[in-house]
Amino acid sequence: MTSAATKVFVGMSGGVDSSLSAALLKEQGYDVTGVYMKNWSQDLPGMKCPWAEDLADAKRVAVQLGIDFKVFDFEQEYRDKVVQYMIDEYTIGRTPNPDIMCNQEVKFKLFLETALENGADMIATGHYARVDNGRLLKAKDDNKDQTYFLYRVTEEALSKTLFPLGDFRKPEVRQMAEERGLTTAGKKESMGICFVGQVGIRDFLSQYVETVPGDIVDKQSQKAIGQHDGAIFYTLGQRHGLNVGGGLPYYVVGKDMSRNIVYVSQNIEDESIWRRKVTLQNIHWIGEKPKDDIQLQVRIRHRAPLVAAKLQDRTLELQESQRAVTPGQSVVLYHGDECVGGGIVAE
RNA sequence: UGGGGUGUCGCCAAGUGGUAAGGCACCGGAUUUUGGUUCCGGCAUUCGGGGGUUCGAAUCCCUCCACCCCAG
Repeated sequence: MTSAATKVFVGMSGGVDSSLSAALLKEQGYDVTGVYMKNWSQDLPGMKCPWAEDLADAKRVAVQLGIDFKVFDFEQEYRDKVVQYMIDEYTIGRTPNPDIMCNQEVKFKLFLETALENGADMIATGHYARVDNGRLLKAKDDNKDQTYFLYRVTEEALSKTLFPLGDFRKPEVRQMAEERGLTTAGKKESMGICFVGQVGIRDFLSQYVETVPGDIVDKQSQKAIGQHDGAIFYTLGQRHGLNVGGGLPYYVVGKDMSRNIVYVSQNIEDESIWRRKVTLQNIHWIGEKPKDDIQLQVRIRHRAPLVAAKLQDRTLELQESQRAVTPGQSVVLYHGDECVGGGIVAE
């Protein structure tokens, strides 16, 4: 199928990346339709939800490019699949990654399905990643690579996906957006939970979860040295927001949800935040599962350096111990440039 | 009640006559499509109170107050 005959629905968030993606696809001759996914529109304390603005920006770019434009309303599903998951995880003391869930459930599933139903042949997004025959590859721009957030996408979805920015570096993207006069060219990098915007996780969770104050206990002395306003707000390795000080910085080294205690330590070497063995759950492979014992490289968090590791069954053995490997967070596995899958840190 | 010790930013903590280091916390910013991390900047006209000595004191003297420890 030639590109002219290929109908591509591009997810347009109103940011520079997806704007340029749409522009590039159009230039490449695809039959492009821009789609704004409305996943969240609620205002939150201290922050107005930017959805209306984002939608306006996306629409503006679509008009500018002369492409069709649609809005898909996924609020209900986003709430059920992403927000609820996030709340559930936090409630039991874990630290989830909602954006990975968003990609798995919404962008590369619901959006893809809906696009296909609406006549699309493929979808595209502004992610920095590359696809080759249903395989997910790291972006050319190592600094912006977003495959970490995409490891739970299926091979089928990837085979119908285009990532127009995968071969570009961020500064080039910005420049190309400017050259094309895209109105979103100068827009700031979006941060925070995808679609929800710049809200503190704390404020967000407070809306949905009842929390009870409890003790912050120094693991070394076993003494309560402060109070927290809800253990769910704290995560392994965290330093700020504890309101306890004196001497060296305190880091969160553990939580006891049943007793509502947050454990902290001034010992940076504390064994409970340095790990070499990690047990994974909900492992997902994009293609076939690689053979046991194969040398992989893993990423413990977005933008973390890759570490060599081997996976045996569900146990990952890292070559170097990693700091703050946190239950609920994802470990993503790479084989060379290929992102082969990953799993979620258990316990 | 005797004897000893201590009292510097919310917390740790330098500073013993020359005009208040540093760290933590906190606040602001940068970085980052999760949480978190990291980075940069801000943060005591004032040293428990009151007197005094001195050109000049957190630093010396007097006195009061508070807390701690050891004796009883």
